[in-house]
Amino acid sequence: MKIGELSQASGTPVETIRFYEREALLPVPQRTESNYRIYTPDHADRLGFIRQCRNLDMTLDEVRVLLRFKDAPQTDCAEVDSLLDEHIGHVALRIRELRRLEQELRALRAQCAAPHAAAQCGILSGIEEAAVHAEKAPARRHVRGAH
Amino acid sequence: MKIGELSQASGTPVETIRFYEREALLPVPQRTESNYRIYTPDHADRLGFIRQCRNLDMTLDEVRVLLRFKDAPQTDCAEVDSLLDEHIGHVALRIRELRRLEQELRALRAQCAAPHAAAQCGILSGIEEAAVHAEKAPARRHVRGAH
DNA sequence: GGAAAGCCTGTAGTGGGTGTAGAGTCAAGG
DNA sequence: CCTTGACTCTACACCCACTACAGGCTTTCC
Repeated sequence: MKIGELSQASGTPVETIRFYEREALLPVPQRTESNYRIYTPDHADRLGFIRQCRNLDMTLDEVRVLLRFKDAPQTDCAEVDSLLDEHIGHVALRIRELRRLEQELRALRAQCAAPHAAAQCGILSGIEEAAVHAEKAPARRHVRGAH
Repeated sequence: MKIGELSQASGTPVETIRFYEREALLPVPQRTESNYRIYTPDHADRLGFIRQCRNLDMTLDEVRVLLRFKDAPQTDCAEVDSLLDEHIGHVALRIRELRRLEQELRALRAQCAAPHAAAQCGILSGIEEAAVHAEKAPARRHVRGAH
């Protein structure tokens, strides 16, 4: 099948498929005489696997590890287990961070019940206040935030 | 104070301070004869505000809106309120997404109780299985993920 | 006085794509 | 046969919020 069909079938933008090829996540497909990429069901399966991993919020490097095991079925899969354990840890950590963040934001929001002049806005002054007392070493994060 | 002192005082890397200046988040400071930036306490306050907003996981565009209100104290702050409400919404949404993700990952992890050959690994086959049944239109996300 | 630390500008890279320009290819309709 | 429009190709710039150089000044410390 051509790249547009694979795109349709997998719900993946055409550009992204070509990007995965450049990143060596997908093997280089054959070409027609007119230089069009021609994909096999194997390509579609592999792309599906990659997209599913991305849905599970893995990095492409994590996906690369899993693909390596798919390509070497004799290998012991202990590393797969620990990769997943670590990834679950990252997600759980990010959830805790975001929950704390949500509490802070709600507390801040409560500072301004009704609109008035910005000079008296409890939200703006609340941020300033917090900045003064803030710790100087912010936590590094591994999991993406909220945007 | 010089940029290194401001960096120390605010816990912000020097490069980031210069980056904020380029982005017009911080006003251009005066210079010494030898072209060193000299910051005032006002700069430090403003930088603290920006960093606090970033700790609250706001984008720089959101920070720009808040700074605009700080700079125009007569303005009605209704937009500040709704900005915060929206931001809280994004965070809450991301928490829900990550919770669902964590459940999926734990279910997947349970597929492989003990290490064995990758060919029989329940995790790898679980991902493949899920890929086959996956929806084609993935949800777009606004809040960062887990890495 | 000489080394180390700090500062300057400018540029490139990060991750995971997205969007564009400019050109070639292909199938259907007139 | 010709045109139109959809599809594909390559190559490159852009997104965010930094971060990390390289190469050259200035200041500080011993």
